[in-house]
Amino acid sequence: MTDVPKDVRGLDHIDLELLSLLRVDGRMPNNALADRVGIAPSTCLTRIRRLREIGAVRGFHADVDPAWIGRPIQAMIAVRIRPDAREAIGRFAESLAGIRAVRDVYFVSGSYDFLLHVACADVDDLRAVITERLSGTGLISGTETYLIFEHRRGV
Amino acid sequence: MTDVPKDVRGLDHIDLELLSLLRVDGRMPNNALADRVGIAPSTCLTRIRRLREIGAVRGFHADVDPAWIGRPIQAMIAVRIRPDAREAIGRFAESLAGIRAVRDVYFVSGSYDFLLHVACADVDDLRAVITERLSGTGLISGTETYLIFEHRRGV
DNA sequence: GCTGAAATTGAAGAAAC
DNA sequence: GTTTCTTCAATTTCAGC
Repeated sequence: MTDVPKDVRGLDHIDLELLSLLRVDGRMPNNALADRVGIAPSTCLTRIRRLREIGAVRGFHADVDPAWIGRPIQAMIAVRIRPDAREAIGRFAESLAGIRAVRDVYFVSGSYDFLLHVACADVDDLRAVITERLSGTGLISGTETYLIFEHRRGV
Repeated sequence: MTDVPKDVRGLDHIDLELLSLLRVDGRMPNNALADRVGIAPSTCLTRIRRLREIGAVRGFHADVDPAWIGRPIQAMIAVRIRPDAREAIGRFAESLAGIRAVRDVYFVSGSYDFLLHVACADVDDLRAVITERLSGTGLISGTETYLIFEHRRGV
């Protein structure tokens, strides 16, 4: 049920293996990658380029511990938009990505409209984000804040 | 309020710049990095190695679109542990990371105990995760599922 | 600590199979 | 798609500052 599929949207099992390897180590050298999946380095190179072009790989990022960049307080903030402010949702959503504390924006359906993963310098900073940047806009009908103790990546 | 601090836990502004650059592009070559922050490539190398050793950089990962690996259905599942099962929380948490659908586990405080970011093949798969892997354990007193329409990374 | 030069290694493209 | 070859760029080490 939760296994890796054999073939997806034109990607063969080698592509899927490459994606899996790069998800674990985004800096694995092309040579090593080619070796691991059993193809030639040049072929591996063109495959990875293709994976980037089609959008299967959206980018490569360092996983930086927020605590080390002065943002030890993390939270997930569930945000509900006022029913009469739905048309402003687009611009508002854009503005969210501009808040430095925001690490992820999830557009969801459920009892809230957005989930924001934020990393803040301290509790005052977190409160400022919620009261000034969210509630302060007048577009929000409710928020719920989950303080994050720990965040683990999956396999 | 949400600005980058000048100095944090022994990291100077150059370290913070490096972290910022690598967060955006985890594959930026060492030469380019050194150039951008105004230090020699060899110095840059030792700094980045140190950033990894101290844990400021936890790793480098490709950002793979779940839809391309056969998991187009994403959700955030809020999970509440039964009060009388708190001591089993550790082993349960470990088992979560082993579920292939799970991309992130957030340990939180609030009206739930965990938030799970999952990516599933289809709605049946999602239901299986919730009913079999979560509720089915008998450790859970409640879940709430937010279907994710879109996920954007912050700056 | 940082630098600059030297050596090693990897990336990327071309040609032929 | 693979292999080999070739060129160029990046990584890494190290003596010296």
